[in-house]
This record gives sequence, C-alpha cells and structure tokens, in this order.
Amino acid sequence: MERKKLKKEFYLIEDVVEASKLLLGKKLCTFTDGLFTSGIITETEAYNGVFDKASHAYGGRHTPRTEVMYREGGVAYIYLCYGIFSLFNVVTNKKGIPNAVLVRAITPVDGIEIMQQRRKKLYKDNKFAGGPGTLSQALGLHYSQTGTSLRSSEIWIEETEIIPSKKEIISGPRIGVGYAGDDAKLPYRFIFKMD
DNA sequence: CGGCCGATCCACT
DNA sequence: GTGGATCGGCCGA
Repeated sequence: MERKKLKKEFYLIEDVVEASKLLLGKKLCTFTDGLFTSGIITETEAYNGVFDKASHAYGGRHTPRTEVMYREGGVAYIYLCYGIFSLFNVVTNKKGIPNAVLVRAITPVDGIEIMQQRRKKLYKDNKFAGGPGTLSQALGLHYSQTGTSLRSSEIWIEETEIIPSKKEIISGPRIGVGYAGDDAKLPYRFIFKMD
C-alpha cells in the first residue's frame, strides 16, 4: 500500500483555523500494539494558542503538560480528560506558537474489527469512534504518547483523494468550552459532511 | 500539600 | 435528559 504521509510543511501552517479545515478528509493512522488502524478525519476544532481562552496555552501559559504545544508543528498533543479519556490534538505552526487542532471524530477505515475490540473491552455498543475520547481508544492512543511525531511509525496522517468542498464543511461553536467567555462563541468547530 | 475540576462517555430513570 | 465515573494537572495556601 502506498503511503502518503503529510509533509512536514503541512504542520507549519500559520492559520490554525485553516489547518483544522485542511485536516478534514485526511486519514489518521496508528500502529500501536503491533496493529494497524486508521480512519478519515470528519470533525476538528481549532485552538488558537495564547489568544484563545479555551486553549490550555492561553496567555502564554507554560506547564509541563502544555510544553508540547510550543514545539514545532507536527507532533501529537494527547492529554487526559475527566480522568478517563485521552484526547488527541495535532500541534501546528512554528516553534514557540502553541496552536493545536483537536480531532473530534473519524470514520473508521482500516482495522475496524481491531477498533471494535478495543472498545468492546470496555463498552458494548458499536459506535466506536464518534467522539474525541472514543476515537483515541479505538486507535489505541494514550496520553502517555503525547509529544510523538506525526511522521513517526506509530502515529501519522496521510493524504487522501478526499477533498471536502466548502459546502461539505459545516462550522459552529466548539464543544464544552463555555468557560472561555467570548471565545466560546467562535466558529472554530468544523464538521465534514460526507454524502 | 489539599482540593477542585475538566476540550467526555455511557447507562440509566 | 442527566448524573456518576475517575485521576492528573493546576492553583492557592
């Protein structure tokens, strides 16, 4: 199978909103526990670094956890939410600018049975990658992998034939960021509606 | 050092 | 529609 990993330059985009839209339709792949799984990215959210009250790096905050966000674009920022879920983000922009794109949903492509099994261990339904917590679980991602390069053999993103048209991208306010004041209203959430 | 709470999900009443 | 699970990160003392 031909691999078309996104180039390093892709992750250096300076507009995180643009990066969020460009990631829609791309293929997120993982090779963890010796198993290959992947899915098409269908929902993302932009987090605009120091200017964004909803971002962990708002106001230029540096903590051990957020340090990866300041790295050069092209690494994974994975952190623990609610003590249970690992949420997967793509770090973008140049070194020193903590932009990140949260991947909220994928449509499973390769290794569907593996993903179902990973989910079935804990739950009994069939919806295994429709949310940010569940997609990480399905792909075998864990917050301990934060900082992993997206051009590694563990986690990477591939180019696809799918190029969403403007019509197919629906934007709206982000989820669960009510505490962010005015920034909570920004249309930084993008859904790729496939027909 | 202690306490609060989060970019969520699921099983219920 | 809603509350419980569950624990590391962060902040204040």
